[in-house]
Amino acid sequence: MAYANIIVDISHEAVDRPFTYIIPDRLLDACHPGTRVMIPFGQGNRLKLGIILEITSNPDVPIGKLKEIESVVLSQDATDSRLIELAFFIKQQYGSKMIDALKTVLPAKKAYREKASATDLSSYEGFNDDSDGLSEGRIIPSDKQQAIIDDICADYDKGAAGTYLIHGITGSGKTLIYTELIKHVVDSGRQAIMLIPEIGLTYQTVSRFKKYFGDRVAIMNSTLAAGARYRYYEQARNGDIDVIIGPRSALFMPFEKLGIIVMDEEHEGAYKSENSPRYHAREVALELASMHGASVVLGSATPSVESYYHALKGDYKLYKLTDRAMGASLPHTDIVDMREELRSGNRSIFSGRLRTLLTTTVAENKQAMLFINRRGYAGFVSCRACGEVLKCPHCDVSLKEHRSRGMLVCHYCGYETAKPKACPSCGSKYIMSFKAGTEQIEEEVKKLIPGVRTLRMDGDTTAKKGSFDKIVRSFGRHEADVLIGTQMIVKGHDFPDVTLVGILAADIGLSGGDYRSGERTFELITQAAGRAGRGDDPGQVVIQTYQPDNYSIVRAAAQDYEAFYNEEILYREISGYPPIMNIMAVMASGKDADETYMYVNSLVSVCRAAGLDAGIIGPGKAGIGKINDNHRYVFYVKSTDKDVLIKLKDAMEEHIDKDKGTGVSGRVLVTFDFNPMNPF
DNA sequence: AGCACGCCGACT
DNA sequence: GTCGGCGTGCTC
Repeated sequence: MAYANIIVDISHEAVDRPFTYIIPDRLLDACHPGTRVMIPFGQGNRLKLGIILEITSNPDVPIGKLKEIESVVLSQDATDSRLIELAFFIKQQYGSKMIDALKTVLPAKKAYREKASATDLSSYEGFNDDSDGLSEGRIIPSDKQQAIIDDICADYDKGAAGTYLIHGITGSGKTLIYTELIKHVVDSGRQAIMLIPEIGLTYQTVSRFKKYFGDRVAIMNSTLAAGARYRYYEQARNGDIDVIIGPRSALFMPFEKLGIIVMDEEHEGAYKSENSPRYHAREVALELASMHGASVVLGSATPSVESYYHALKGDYKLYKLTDRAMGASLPHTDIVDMREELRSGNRSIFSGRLRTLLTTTVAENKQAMLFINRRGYAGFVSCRACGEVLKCPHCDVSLKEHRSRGMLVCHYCGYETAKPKACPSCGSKYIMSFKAGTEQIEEEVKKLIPGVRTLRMDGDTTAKKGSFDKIVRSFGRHEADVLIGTQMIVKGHDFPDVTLVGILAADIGLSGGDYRSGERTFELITQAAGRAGRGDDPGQVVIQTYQPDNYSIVRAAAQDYEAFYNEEILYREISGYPPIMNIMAVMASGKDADETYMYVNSLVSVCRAAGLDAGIIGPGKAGIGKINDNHRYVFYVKSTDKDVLIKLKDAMEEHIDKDKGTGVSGRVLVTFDFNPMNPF
């Protein structure tokens, strides 16, 4: 006997769970996950629309209570069932609850309140993006660009949709290729999704898409409210738009006949969801494309090691754009050994070289950008007498000082406390904040060059909505000489007056110890360096580091991706990391440390008992051992075969399911993360 | 969401 | 007496 777990089409929390129905023999062939069916529901047995989530053979409800599916709805638009199917894929691949997968895929059904909202072109004004190296009005692809366009279009026209990786250095004109490809697809009567990381689009990109597609293109930004997203969803479903541009959630626009998915900056970490389901937009895009027979085009100046590996293996077709358009030359790069600086008596955060260049740059009325690779190392407060670091009482992380408010805050749970006058451990008055952050650099720059105009861009200064754009525009108008910032300044925008880029503490990310740190460091330095000298002046980059021989830094300074990749893939091979092997992180968290630790051990036993070919590392305390008073324990499972990991995940889910009602399941929460980007 | 059950006020 | 108010609870 076959049964179906069905979500009833009633938008209410109380029925937001699957109900089991008997599949009558006559409907057996027509019922699949995603199929829409009519079912008798409630006391009155009123016929309701339902969507099949999964087919099972053993229901967990007494069979006597079950009713039969009445009929299968032959829905005209397969779009929603496709999304259900995609939600099912996400649930299976990433180990989330179905309802969480559905909530990820289906928009919140909220009324859209009409506002003047964010797709307005005027909000992108004031800065330039010359990523095609072509002046406005003369948008003709180069021979190199045209060859790539023709090649992909030829496959598409043959019905042989494939996956493509365009490795194109900054300024090599990838955007033009995207627009031409999307135009080709739209002209053929199909639709397109263009994914961008969670950063604002540049003015020229938006204006070009508007020029090509008019009001048939919709642009989502990351701050888009649920209501506006629902409006786009309806427009896509009604066939009112052909192109959607947006962050990873743009994947879930219900297009009838999707023809192409473009993923710009495909290496970006923002494509991986940070909460359950922890899906990777690239993997979901590939699945969605295969459902539609659509093409996938990935593009990056610094492709992810995964994608480049697949391209070299022949899974993806690889194209290279190695020339900067207009023949602009690469910047001159210096690697400064900060150990050397210290030995010669320089204890400041600036090397002599950077100091000199900063002064002359500002004197020549040019602009400079200073980038600090700050990954939670700065801003903590410690006692100079005993070394005590002030920590959050609820989380296993140090508190950060907000200088403007004189408060200490926890970035994980939001806990706030006034900065104490004395060390809580030894009572010493000498407690200091360790500021290697943007604020300290700003102070140092002002000390070095009196009267210099600076702008600061970090998590604090861009917390307010729209302030990111404001700072970018102000710097673009040359209202400041030096822009100081974290990760966020290296992405997106180009400023023609910038001739100097300084990268402070380039190696800070390398000590993180996770297997992606080399890749991340290479990306950041390459991109930061790419900001220098976009005009006639080739520009100057200074990379300050304590590890001047590290291959990520050396290769990034030389802008040599292939050399970096060859060393990196060797390391991944030797150490057994993705893409050679797959990793599943399993994290259990709960208020009771002992109970949580015991539970994570029971999950390890489940994996061992399965007898599959996989290695287990751990369990141990998570990197952040406590968040919000929840103790976190983690272990890792490694296998060359991702399906083995999914099987083990399924076995653990079954084990967790069996524990329902014992109380443990309510007190200990288990989360899975496949090929994690940020370790637990 | 719907629909039933259920326990108190004013009405043909 | 009972008609009906909508509070609470369940729907495979």
